[in-house]
Order: sequence, then structure tokens, then C-alpha cells
Amino acid sequence: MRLKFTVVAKDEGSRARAGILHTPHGDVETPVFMPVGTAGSVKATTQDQLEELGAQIILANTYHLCMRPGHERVRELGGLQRFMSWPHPILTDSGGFQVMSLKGLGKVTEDGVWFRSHLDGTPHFFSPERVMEFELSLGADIIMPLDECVEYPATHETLRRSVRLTGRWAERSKQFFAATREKFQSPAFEDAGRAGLGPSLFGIVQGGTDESLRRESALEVTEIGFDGYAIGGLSVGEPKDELYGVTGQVTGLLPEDQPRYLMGVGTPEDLVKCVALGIDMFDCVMPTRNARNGTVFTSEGKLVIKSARYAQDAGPLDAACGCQVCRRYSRAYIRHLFAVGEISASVLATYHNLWFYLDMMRRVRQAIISKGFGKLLAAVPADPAQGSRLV
RNA sequence: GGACAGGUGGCCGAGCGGUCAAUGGCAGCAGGCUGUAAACCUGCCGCUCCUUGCGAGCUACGGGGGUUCGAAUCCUCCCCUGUCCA
Repeated sequence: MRLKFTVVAKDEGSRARAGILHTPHGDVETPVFMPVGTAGSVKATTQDQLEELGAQIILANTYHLCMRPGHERVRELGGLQRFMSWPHPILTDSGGFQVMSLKGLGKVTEDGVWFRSHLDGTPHFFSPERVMEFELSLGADIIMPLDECVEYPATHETLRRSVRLTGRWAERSKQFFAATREKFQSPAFEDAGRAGLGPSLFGIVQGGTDESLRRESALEVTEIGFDGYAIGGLSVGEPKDELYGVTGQVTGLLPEDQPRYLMGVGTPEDLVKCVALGIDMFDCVMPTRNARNGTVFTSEGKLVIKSARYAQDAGPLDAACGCQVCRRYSRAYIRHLFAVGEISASVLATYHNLWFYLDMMRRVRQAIISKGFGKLLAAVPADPAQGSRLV
């Protein structure tokens, strides 16, 4: 049942590696950034644009899709790939993050999580087993088990309770997944034409910034055995050195021959640094959300493009960028689109930011293969406050 | 010519004797967003000064005059706008 993951190159000066993740809907070259398409859409883009940008795999969210249009509806319509016309790999998150982000609307019990819908307040129950059923119905290539993502800071007691609950849920998820993957499997896999490959299930390591709990969680989850391993519960407000420290610690405890996914991270600097720590997969709302909110990423750092200071700037968002938006539109025009509230402001900024992230990851991968990763890593500022100078 | 209703900070619009430099909204300015309740949210938004403080001074609710310890708020005259009647 193990998801096939091939390591094609390793960096000598760090734990960075380049690989290929073989999924039913195609191969994914790692390290990879997965754009976030929570409700079955990467906001402000079309699937055509995602393909043009070179997105290989996108992320969707179980909680949101269960609210609307419902997992059954998606399955009836042929699974997520057919429904959203994205015939490429998809990963679904479980709703574990919503345990934290929708705090106040959720109640965690041993059996699972009761959510009150953020839309109409109706109660919905998400147990590890039901989440497996939901995700198998949605039909993603990689699915995540229900976990509990806790806020920072958290007491040792809270973290310990959370790690152990997440561990028990992981065991239940795996059991249910193994027993029912055939029964609930989405018709989307019929399209794939890759016999023998079905959906894969990852395990999630929790434990906040507590070293001993991270170790305990990593050992427990790897003991259960999954197709890949994710590190959750980071970038929730902890200091940068904790983020890197925990990431480095946990990657050291995970199998060398399986993919490692750092959930929800991060800034451009975070991605490069965490690749060096051995991470293969990332997702983050930052490029898409910041784009809609008027901030773009450039080789010179962040740029609040909606600012008045660009009102007369005829240059591109990033002179070093080769994306379609930078080839065609000026800062002044994009700033104007934000000023007048045009939807195209979000569209253009999102396109550019996704290009920035995806292109950066392609360069990171190429650097690992061509032995140039050390140099690239050295160009990343030690202090993230300096902004990204990534060339 | 007459009758009403109004004229408030860039705009709209509250306030109707002191706690008003004046609620709100918009516009403007700056910023924040890390497994998306996010095309969202936060702060600033008359001028000057400083010990940057529930700080001081100045200017300001169409214009002039007045009542009052005190007026955006009351009186009076004038100007202007809208609706209606001639």
C-alpha cells in the first residue's frame, strides 16, 4: 500500500533531497509547494492558470467541502478531480486545522469533533472514521487523518493530551482506511489509468514545540505506519527558531524513503530553510491570501502593492520575475486595480505570487540536483525580518 | 413673493446647552496575514508643539450679531440649497 516515492538527488550539505512522488493522478516532483484550494478552488485562479503556472498538486479541505457541496455530492459528480476539472494530484486536509481555527464552533471528544457549521450553525460530527469516509469519497490522491492542531502557546499537559489523542485517532484512521478504501473509493481513480495505485494516507506528527512530545508522536505515528508523514501544529505563532528546531528534530525521526510534509508552512524563507531540514512538501495560504490582500512576493522581498507609493511605478512587480503578469502589467496598473477594487487585482496578484512560490521551488529542486543548493540556501537571510532576497 | 425642510470635518450623515476635535459609513494613508469562517482584519485620518499624554495650544459644525459661566446645539438678521404653493 505504500505510496511510491523516489529520491533522485540529495544535497551534501543539508538534509535536502529532490524526489518524485508517484500518485494515481500523476507524478509530483519534490520539493513541492501545493497551492491551497480550500473549497475546491484556488481562490482567484482557474485550473487553466494553475496548469500554466506549473502547479503539480493542490490541496482541498474536507471540512469545507463537506459543508458545501457535501462529500456525497462530490462523489456523485465523479470525485474532486472531475468535479473541479483538475485531472492532476490532489491532497485533502482532514479538518484538523479547523479544530483550532474554528475554535468556539468545535468541541473535541475522544470519539471525534463536533463542529457547528460556520455557515448556519448546524452541528456536524467528524470522527477519524467519518473523515476517512469523507476523504475517500472526495477522491484525493493523498488524504490526511483527523488530528488535533492546538494553539501556541500551549501547556505541556495540553500538548500531551493532544498528542495522545491524535495518536489514537491515527490508529483508528489507518484501520478504517485499510478496511474501507475499496468501498468508498472515488470514481476519479478510474480516470487515472494507473492500476495498482489508490489513495494514500499520511500520518501527522503533533506536539507543539515540546521536544519530548514531538519524539513520542513521531515514534508512535511511524510505528503505526503511513504512506508519508506530515508535521502539523507549526506556524501557529511560535518563534522562528522553534519552527526550524522542531522541523529539524522531527525530520530526523522520520523514514528516509518516504515523503515528508510540513503542513501550513510558510514564507518563502521558511520553505527554503525547511527543505534544507528534509521537508518535501509544503502548503500555505500565504501566497494566495496575501495576493488578494494586496501584498506580493518578489526577489527583493515583500511588496505592499496596494500602497500609494506604486501609483506611478511603470515597472513590473518584480524585475527578476518571468511570469505572464510581470511581462505584461505594471505596478502602477496593479496598484490601480486594488485601489478601484477590481477583481482582476486579486487575479493578477495571485497569479504572480503562485508563480513566485512555484518557480522558487523549481529552482530549489534544480539546485539540489545540480549541487547548487548550498549556495541558494546561503542567500536566504538569517533574520526573516529582512525580507526575502531570493534569486 | 410665500410655506415648509435643510446647511456639520474630502464626501454622505449622527449629534440638538457642558463629558464634542465632534458617533457611523465611505474615500484616503500605513500595516498585518503561515494545513483559508479572510476580495479580510487592524491602526491612523483638522493644524501645531512637546515631557507622545484619558497632554497643551490653536482653528472648526454657512456668515454676522446676541443669550449663557459655557453654544454645533438657544435667539436674531443675512446668505445659500431642496420641495411645494403663487
